[in-house]
Amino acid sequence: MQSDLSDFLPYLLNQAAEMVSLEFQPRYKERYNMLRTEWRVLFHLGRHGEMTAKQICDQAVMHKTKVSRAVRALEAKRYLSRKTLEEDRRSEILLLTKSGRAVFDDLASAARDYDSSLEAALGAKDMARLKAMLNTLIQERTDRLNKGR
Amino acid sequence: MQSDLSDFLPYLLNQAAEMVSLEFQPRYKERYNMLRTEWRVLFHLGRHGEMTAKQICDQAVMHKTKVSRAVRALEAKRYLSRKTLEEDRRSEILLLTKSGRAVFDDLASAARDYDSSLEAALGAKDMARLKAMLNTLIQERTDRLNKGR
DNA sequence: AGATAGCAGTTGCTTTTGTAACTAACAACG
DNA sequence: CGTTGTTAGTTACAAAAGCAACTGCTATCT
Repeated sequence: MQSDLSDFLPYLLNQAAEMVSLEFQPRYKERYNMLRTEWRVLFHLGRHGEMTAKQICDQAVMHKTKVSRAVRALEAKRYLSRKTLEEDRRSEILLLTKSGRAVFDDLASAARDYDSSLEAALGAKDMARLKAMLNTLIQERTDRLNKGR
Repeated sequence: MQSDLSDFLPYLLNQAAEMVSLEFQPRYKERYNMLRTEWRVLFHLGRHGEMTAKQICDQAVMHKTKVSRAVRALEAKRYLSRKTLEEDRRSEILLLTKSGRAVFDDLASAARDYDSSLEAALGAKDMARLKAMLNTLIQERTDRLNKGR
């Protein structure tokens, strides 16, 4: 009953991504009134510490205008602050504020819980394999992209 | 160099889905001036034959207004036609026209090619595993969703 | 039958996203 | 230096998506 559901990978990825995104959405939307883009930027900063908008664009595969607007919104919510990078005054270092960090901690914990529920559905071994494969795919495509310019 | 890229599944899925969608996009956009939603509806109809908009919504995890507008656009392009279902006059059966079928055939072939390029990157075995897991995930979440209403 | 509730699909309005053009800062080359 | 090209980030405008209210049809309950 699953093999007739098409075997076109982009399609499957889209569907799976859409479903889990919709399921997780309430966590950041209802409690903190955040958009998906904002959550992703917050997540990135929480994970990797200080970084510039450009780095987020590249690592998260997000368009720069999306990031720009998400950063502005997070700044308005006082979840992050900027400081101009002195050695290159075009760039801004972004970092979470205290309350931004608190929100991240809360949401990261919700994310872990949600991730666990997915793991329960798939089994720990498959979950690990799935993540590894997705990472491989992302890595490989990122390289391709960077080579081609 | 890949393990620091977060291990939150929704995040990985989103990233992977976004990348492959962007890569494949030119195929339907440049040649046929179609949107992603239109491509997905066309794809669905080509795969599964005649069906109603509601069925597409459910199977493809797409919002009904998205489907409604995609159907209208495809109809305007003469790629599909509708006929009212006589046993329930609220529903409409959607089916591809001859030219819609031709477009589907062309794009499906492009999709197969693209899929092969992904398979080359991952290896045939992993590709099969990946698809199987995604299908499991989708199936499981769909069931959950349907139970919860 | 008549009233009420529910569903398929559409439409108007608002929010979000994408595109392209822009500013300001840097870099390289004569 | 100064001109030309490039990069980080923003913004204005256009396209797409989401939400909620609507139409027209069907089902149920009394």
